[in-house]
Amino acid sequence: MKTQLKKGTLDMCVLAVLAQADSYAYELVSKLSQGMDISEGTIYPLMRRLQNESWVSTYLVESSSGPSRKYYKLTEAGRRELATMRQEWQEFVAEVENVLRSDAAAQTEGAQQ
Amino acid sequence: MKTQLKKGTLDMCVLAVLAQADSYAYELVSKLSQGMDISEGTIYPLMRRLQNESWVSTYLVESSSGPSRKYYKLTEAGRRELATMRQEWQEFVAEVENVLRSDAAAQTEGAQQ
DNA sequence: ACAAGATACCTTGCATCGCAAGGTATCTTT
DNA sequence: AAAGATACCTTGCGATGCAAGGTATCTTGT
Repeated sequence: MKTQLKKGTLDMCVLAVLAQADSYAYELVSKLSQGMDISEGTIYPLMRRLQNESWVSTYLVESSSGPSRKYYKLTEAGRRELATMRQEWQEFVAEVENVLRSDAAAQTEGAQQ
Repeated sequence: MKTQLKKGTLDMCVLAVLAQADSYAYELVSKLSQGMDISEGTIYPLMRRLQNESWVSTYLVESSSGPSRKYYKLTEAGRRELATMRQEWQEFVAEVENVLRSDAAAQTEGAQQ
């Protein structure tokens, strides 16, 4: 998957996943790797950023199948930020689609509906 | 507009605009700045990259209202690349929306359908 | 003629972010 | 005791967008 496209969306994706249920970094990687393809080298600095912005809080939970897990929980500010990001994302996509649509006439040759 | 979100999409946008009609960098900035908000410091290195990839070719045209314009024209390879980028973009957006959709239940409070 | 402003080109340096590669510690299984 | 999975983390690199600054051309006002 194209690396550059992900820039700025992964934090939103992580917040969206956390909006469902608390999780820990290692699990977030496996959850998001089905489709989004995110790696550990990405997630840990990212989680640190989310924490620095106070969008998530953390707590430790001992595991019976390995070392303790650092769980992340969405804060109220994080929930609000997620809503903002969603909006910005939708506006951004709309804008790109708009630019792409202007090309519609020159595109009738491909395998498109 | 969020800088990070644009990463990897501006080249596609430029190619899409050029698929309609040849243009020059300065004009591309003003065309895309309505909505996408792209700056000169971005466009010139970007055009150089597109040219290095042989996705565009150039030709000079004298202007009656200023210095000569360096026009960019989409090549066949550029047209194919644009099609590929479109596909990757659509797949990427679908994937992000998919992650965001999983959050739907936790989102019934906002102004959403 | 000359100053000012628009048009049009370009480069440099910075900040951000995703990622591969590498490292550590814990727990289970063999 | 060794091996593998789980789970944490950091370092350094590459790619990209942008502000800031620079140059040259052409038109317009005075």
